[in-house]
Amino acid sequence: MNVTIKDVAKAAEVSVATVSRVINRIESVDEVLRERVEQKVKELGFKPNHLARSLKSDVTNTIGVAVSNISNPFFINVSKQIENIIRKNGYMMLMVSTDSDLEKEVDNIHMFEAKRVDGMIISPDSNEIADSIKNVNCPIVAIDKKVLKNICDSVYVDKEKSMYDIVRYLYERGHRNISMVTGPKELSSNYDRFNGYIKAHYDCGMAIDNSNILFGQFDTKFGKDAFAKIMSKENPPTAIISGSVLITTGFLIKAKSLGINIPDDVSIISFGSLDMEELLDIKITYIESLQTEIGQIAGEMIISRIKNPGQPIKLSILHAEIIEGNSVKTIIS
Amino acid sequence: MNVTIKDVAKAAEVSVATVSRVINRIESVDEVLRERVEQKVKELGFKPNHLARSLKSDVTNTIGVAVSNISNPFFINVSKQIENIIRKNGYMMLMVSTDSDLEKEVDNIHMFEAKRVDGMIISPDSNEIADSIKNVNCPIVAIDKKVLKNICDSVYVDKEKSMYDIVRYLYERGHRNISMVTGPKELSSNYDRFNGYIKAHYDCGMAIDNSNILFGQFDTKFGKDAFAKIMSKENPPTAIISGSVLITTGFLIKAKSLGINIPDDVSIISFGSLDMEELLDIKITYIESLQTEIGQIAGEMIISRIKNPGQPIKLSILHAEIIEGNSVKTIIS
DNA sequence: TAATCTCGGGAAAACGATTACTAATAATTA
DNA sequence: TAATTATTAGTAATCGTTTTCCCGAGATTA
Repeated sequence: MNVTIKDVAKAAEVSVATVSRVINRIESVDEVLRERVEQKVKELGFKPNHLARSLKSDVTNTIGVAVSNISNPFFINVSKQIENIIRKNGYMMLMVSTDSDLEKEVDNIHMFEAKRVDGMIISPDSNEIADSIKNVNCPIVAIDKKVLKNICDSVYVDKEKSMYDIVRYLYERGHRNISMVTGPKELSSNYDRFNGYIKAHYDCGMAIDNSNILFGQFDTKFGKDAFAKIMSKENPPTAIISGSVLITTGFLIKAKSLGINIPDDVSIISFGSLDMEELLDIKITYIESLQTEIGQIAGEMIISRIKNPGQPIKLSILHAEIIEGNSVKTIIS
Repeated sequence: MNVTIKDVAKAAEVSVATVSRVINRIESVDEVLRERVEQKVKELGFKPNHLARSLKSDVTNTIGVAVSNISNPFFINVSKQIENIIRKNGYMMLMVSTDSDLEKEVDNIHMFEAKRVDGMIISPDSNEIADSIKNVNCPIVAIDKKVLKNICDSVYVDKEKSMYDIVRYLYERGHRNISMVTGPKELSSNYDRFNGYIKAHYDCGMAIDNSNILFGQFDTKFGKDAFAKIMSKENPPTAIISGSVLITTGFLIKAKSLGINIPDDVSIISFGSLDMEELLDIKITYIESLQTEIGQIAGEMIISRIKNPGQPIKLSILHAEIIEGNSVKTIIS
């Protein structure tokens, strides 16, 4: 069905080796033959079969990218950057969504191996995946999570540090009753947030009220529900920290419908900023999520490691700044 | 380096054929041998090389997806659906962004062919691509554009019809001075919008003011600039139609900063709805973009055609409804 | 017992490229 | 002129699978 190199060779009355040399731009081919071959390539519409080529050369020019959740704006922006960088370097992106399911994560890695990708970028949701990683023999870059930092190149924001900074930020502004609302407890990044929260409370000498800590989903619905639940407590917090943009969005929607004013009734601070901020009456104070940077660095890391497999493990721990809006009130006591 | 089927065969003291039969779950293998092989597969960590497999079988379980612009929320939502559907059918997504550049579009198609994808989903920005399509011998589904409707399976919203409906909708509410702001003139979908705009004006007996028609980019910045330009005209329109969500966002931002009230000072109607509508004071009247439907149908179409290549060309022209918000004022004259 | 039939498993030919090796010719040198 | 070298193109092995074909052994039948 498809035109092969043999067909071209026959048509141009040369050997397949010569055709191969022509399409791979190897110099030592007579001008006459070269033109005859190029002519036939065009005429027959020959497209070299990359499967065969890759089988022989062990290079696929493909990078596997497995993100936790393709619906999450965070990963969308990250993959956008990745695609951009790797395309410039001649690679294509083989993309899958793992839905934060360990089994799927492992499956995908096997799939990527089977397809002989030249490298993969993954966002490992738990460290159980470490074992599967170890005997993969192609470069791997882990994004957004620190669990693999000793095993492979990683780029992430230290969520524990971020959360710690946020709690201290609120503490300094007089808050003593602070809630945190974030995604599933099982995700390592939420565990990190939790640790930062605890540590900051300890360092600031604040007691911890367990009902102030809510784990759930990274989505708007959970944001709404959690906000309602938290605010209807006997003794509601003066500030709530949201673990993601979608949760923050949920907060705002619920606050609006309940007539709760931000920051007068409760302060809000968010991991990541809202897209259409300019349209809202409020500017949310947030800690940067650095999606662009993560995507870009991940792309560069994988390319760099493919080119130079022997180099030592690279770690890029990004520092996120708190960007002040007007969603946090300073409490004068 | 990698463990091959030969290594397994040697270790299990059987032929490669038997190993192949075991890993492909072909029944006719003795229980004893099967277990011996499975044992060795696990022990050696054998992962079948899909390149070799695909080379032989001509099946890659991969679908190439080329979108105009990976940054555009429209395509993000579409690809999300596509990924979802094809994953359920055992396919992976090879994804690229074409930036609406014809040359890149063609290159990508060649690349997909070279990689022997089992099918591709593309969003053709002009009909010049038709020629390149014709001698591709794998299934193709075109999304969001009608230019290939006679050549391959297509799913799209008829933008001409949508625009026509919108203009009539505005006309019926008393508007006689209507502006349209959309993306690049070169994109077929904008040409369609233009045609619908013209036709509706003609049918309604309205004159056309060329300064009311602005082509530019599908982004927020252009939305802002265009809004400012249009509204500073001698004789500004009573309604503006936005060709995309990003442009609409730009309108709203600029309106806010200029102190222009919607819909009192000018009505707005948009192709596609804003994400965080619940947070805004205004509910934009929009015509559905049907991203979810397009993605889903595209996924199903490609799977269906792969399974049944001979079937006649399928066309899915979606009808988009106008969803009323409160951004359009009825003018009593 | 001999002939036929089943059935499991091995040998080897594909799939479509790349490339090391080799042979033939032309060019250079002694 | 003969010997050596450089250069170009062809032959065939190879990458790691799948799968066709065939063989041999055990089961069945006459």
